[in-house]
Amino acid sequence: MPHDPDPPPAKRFKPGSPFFRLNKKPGMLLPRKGNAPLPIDVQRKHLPIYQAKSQLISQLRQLHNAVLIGETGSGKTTQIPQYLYEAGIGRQGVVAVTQPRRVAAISLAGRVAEEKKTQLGKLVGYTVRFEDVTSAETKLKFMTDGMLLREAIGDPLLQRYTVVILDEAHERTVHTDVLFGVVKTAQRKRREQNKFPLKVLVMSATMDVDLFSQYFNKAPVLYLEGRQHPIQIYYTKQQQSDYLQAALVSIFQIHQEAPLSHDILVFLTGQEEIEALARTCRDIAKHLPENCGPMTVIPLYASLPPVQQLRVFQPAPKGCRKVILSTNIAETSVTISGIKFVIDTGMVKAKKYSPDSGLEVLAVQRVSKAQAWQRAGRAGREDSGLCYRLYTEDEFDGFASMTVPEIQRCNLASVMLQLLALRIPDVLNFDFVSKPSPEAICTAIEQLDVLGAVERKDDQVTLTPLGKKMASFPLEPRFAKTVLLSPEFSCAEEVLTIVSLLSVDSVLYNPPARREEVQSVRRKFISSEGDHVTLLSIYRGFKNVGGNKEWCRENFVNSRNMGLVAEVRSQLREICIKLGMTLESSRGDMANVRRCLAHGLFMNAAELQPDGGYVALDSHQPVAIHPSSVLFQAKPAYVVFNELLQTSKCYMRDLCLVDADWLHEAAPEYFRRKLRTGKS
DNA sequence: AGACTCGAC
Repeated sequence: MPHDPDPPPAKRFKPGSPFFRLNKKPGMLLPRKGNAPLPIDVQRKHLPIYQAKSQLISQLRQLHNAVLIGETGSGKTTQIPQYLYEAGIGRQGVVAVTQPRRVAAISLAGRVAEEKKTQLGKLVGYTVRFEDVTSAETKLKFMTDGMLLREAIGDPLLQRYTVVILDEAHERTVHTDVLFGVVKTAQRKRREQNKFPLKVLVMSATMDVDLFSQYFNKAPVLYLEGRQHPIQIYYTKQQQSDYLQAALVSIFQIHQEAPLSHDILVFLTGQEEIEALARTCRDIAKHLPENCGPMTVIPLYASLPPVQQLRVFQPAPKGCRKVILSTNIAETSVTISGIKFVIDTGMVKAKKYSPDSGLEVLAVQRVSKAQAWQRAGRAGREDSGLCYRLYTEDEFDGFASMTVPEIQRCNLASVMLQLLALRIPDVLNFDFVSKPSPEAICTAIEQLDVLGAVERKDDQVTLTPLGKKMASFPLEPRFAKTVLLSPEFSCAEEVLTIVSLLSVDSVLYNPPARREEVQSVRRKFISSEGDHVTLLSIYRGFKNVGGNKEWCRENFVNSRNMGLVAEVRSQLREICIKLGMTLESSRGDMANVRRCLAHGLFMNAAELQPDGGYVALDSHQPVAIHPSSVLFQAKPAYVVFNELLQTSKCYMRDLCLVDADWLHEAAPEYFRRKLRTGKS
């Protein structure tokens, strides 16, 4: 370790308030590793929630709405659906339990089926995209919140359900937030129409549930004790100007002082930063004194191939410390056992949205208090833990208490299309838990208007026949429109592939350390017509070898995401067929494909300027070609792009070369208007 | 001249 003139931040930490107090009761602990596992019905009785079972049941029997706070490990999600069923509450229909993530819905259903000693898909089942493991017998149904939202389009009153449990509500995903309004409306309408009442339970892991309670007419709040171990929090005594340096010093401070079996989890902001810090850590670890012990450094972020992601679960060899450098993926999506230390930089990379420019900005920002607690909690899952916060307690006091709900940070075009498809009469005044700004709502409606999805009659907004078709696709409105236009250009098959490729995470794997290798391998797919055509030829290559994994590795293609593309494509294709569309291939005529993209994505067009830069035709702001684009070094006169992302500059991502004429023929009125405002 | 937080239908 290099000589450090200043005392390391870890030495400058002072103790803060403990997180949760340990509240052990005799006989209340789950078996630990090494103990013989208890029978599953005995395990159920050992959960903290079991003590409250009869009280809970009598409460839930009476209430139409309740908010449940359950700390981590309280067992609320697995037990409450079973308690309801066992008490005969809601048996006339189905109890739905929604989750923000697919894996959670699937694994929870598996766990509950096991506890009920039934086969998955009978009494207990799950529904997520591409997978429906339910039957006529299913009474307890775990599902993604997005899935319930889709179902609501066909059945706004949610008539199959007697109870809807909105779990992980504190995460405030767009889907959960929209569902709040959907279940509230369904509840009211069912009451008005004298239908079977709908019970709604909101479950949260954090205490800030006033908002939820208020939203449901001051619904009672029930508390459940959890089984979180105590976590000691330390703050820095002084502000840190360089959180990466502070993290580095803290890692090695802990490494020198703590037993090697204690793993460290560090929260950072992104891939590049993580890879760089990993390199630095490995370099330093090589030159440590012998009494220090070895260290294995494992990066963790979403775009890492699955094999490498799995490395975080492997225990380090005995006598070696495991240090995990992670994005916020480890806050909720990936749970790693055995973490003793959390180092929280207090920073996160997150999207912001400015409604007037319609621009999504990806920026490194401060976390919220709730997020900081969530991070700290990752240290106390099996045993007591420690969390080093690389900021002062005063700084922490200045953090926002909750993360701004996603619905206030994103483009609302999809949400508005969905609400309109749900036949909500007045979308402009929809009863959101947290209202997005009126500007954001108006911008979204205008975008839908320009796409021809809505019509306005004296303050009322309704879907056009085209809009209704668009809503039937699980796609952003502009992609849905592009698919619907594709038969006119005889290239539906190609457009389906392209849209599928764009609607999943990137299929391209770009390990920074092997950049030149990646570039040379990728050369054979690259098209001067842009990224869409390039992606199309990669997909063809993948199909030609039958999805061969070896081929994927050689070509730096993410095979998991590629597999997903194929699934999305066949789902979209089925919807097209149901709508009676003619699906043709353009047989290599890429001009038609690009023309179709121009017609669907005309709102995302940019024009080359005499100075060599670009200007977005919609907002008239200067934009640049993202370095990841195959057109990065080219200077096409006109392009359409997938999205704008502001990082160090305002970048266009995923570009397609187009003719100016195509844009004008796509939306003559729109461009006449844009050119006028552009000149003035 | 230079880059990609996390999810989901």
